[in-house]
Amino acid sequence: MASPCVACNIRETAVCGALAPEELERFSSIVMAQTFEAGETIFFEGDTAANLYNVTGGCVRLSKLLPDGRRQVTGFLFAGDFLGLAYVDSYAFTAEAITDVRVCLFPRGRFQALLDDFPALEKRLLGMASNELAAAQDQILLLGRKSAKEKVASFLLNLAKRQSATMVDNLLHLPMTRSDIADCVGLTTETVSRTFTKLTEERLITLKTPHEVELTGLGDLHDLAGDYH
Amino acid sequence: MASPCVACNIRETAVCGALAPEELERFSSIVMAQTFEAGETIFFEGDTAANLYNVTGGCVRLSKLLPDGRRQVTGFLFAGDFLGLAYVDSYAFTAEAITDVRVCLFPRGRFQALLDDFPALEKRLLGMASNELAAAQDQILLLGRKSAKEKVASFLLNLAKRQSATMVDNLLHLPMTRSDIADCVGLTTETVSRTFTKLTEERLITLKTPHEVELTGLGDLHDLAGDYH
DNA sequence: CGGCCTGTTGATCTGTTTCAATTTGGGTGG
DNA sequence: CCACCCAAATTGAAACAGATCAACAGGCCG
Repeated sequence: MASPCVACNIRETAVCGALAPEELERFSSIVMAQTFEAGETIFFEGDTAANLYNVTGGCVRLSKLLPDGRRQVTGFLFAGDFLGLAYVDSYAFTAEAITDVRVCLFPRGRFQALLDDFPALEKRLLGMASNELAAAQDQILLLGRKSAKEKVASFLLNLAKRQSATMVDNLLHLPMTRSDIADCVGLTTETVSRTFTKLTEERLITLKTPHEVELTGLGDLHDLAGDYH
Repeated sequence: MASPCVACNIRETAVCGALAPEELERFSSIVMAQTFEAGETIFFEGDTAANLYNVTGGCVRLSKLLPDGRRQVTGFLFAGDFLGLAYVDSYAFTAEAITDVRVCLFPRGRFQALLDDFPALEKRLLGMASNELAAAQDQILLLGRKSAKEKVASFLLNLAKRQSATMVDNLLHLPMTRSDIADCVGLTTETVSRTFTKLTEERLITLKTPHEVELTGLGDLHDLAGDYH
């Protein structure tokens, strides 16, 4: 029987894309499919980093807490995204399912053993880490130097870019709450909400529902976000 | 004649630490030592990522600009730090020498060829990328959720941690200007300066000179920074 | 000696937060 | 299927942290 990975529709974009079909056999032997319901925690910041994950469906929220409870959302993961690069023996953030989520789980030890045999896999990981590092620095620029309006515009465009494969008519789905967005871009829920209404008044976006945004005015949004074209 | 790398005093902490003495021979053949004077630019954001660097002396400032000139400093590099992990065909930030700087330069193409022959090197890079990713997320938490005082305290402690090997009597040297610090932690020069005086009044720090800080009150600083002990 | 850059301090202003009150909408049970 | 309930979202008013504008002090270099 062939490896189930062969039929995986996100294989191309995921880590596994680094492997030839015949190598997938060995690879899939260490994989375990797993599901989480909306609201479940996948792991906590500080937990021993025992597993790596590949998200195959749904949306995962990554976050860190300060001792007094202030929260920073460090990212959202979607199908195809890899989870577990940022660790120093223990996880650097908490990962929670904000919708029902499907993942492939790899025990770290066995995964690392695979790296020795498949250098292409290690190259892929390094490339992914490089991309994540660049993305993290964009987020650092956003948090350190952008205004509320610029932050929200950038946030929406980031999501849009990642959903571009499945997006139609510039209609963007926001699985997360306003408070998730706020904790991601360093604002409060109220400010995020107010900024959405301002952007609506200026016709840069249209809120179909609180979780469905149409990006009218893409050009202006990019200008606001400070993107170089 | 033996490779000059053999005698390098930061080899243990740098990328090259992944290599056995006999491998260093091959490694050092692609390395070029280079120096930059204070104020010189090593490369610009957007430049084709042609080289990788290992900082062997001095302090390098990494920064990104918004189209209107607002600046975000994404980090400072010191001896032993690696430069060039975060790229997507072109550099994601500008790198400038803020003191006289010494580096080892590796042409990217040849460096990547080495990776194929020395998997230990690739492992090392992946580990370093992991650490940088975790550090970037700490910075994201700082920028998104910490107050001015907390930001400055965290900044000082971060520097102290990285200089811990060479630091005596909790005396911390700050090679960068107030404005560099401000652009790093998302504040203005004025606020950074005022925060330094406040921390001084509260006896958490003592400014020997504007660029020499003694960290009295380490415990309180850690509490302020929100570090878990 | 003079000019300039860096740092510090003061006064005022403003974007965002905080506190508070509604409104909306999705999910559930009758 | 609808009414109810509660969390999420929106909106308004007031407060505040940090930014901005401005003046000045100190150190360094030409």
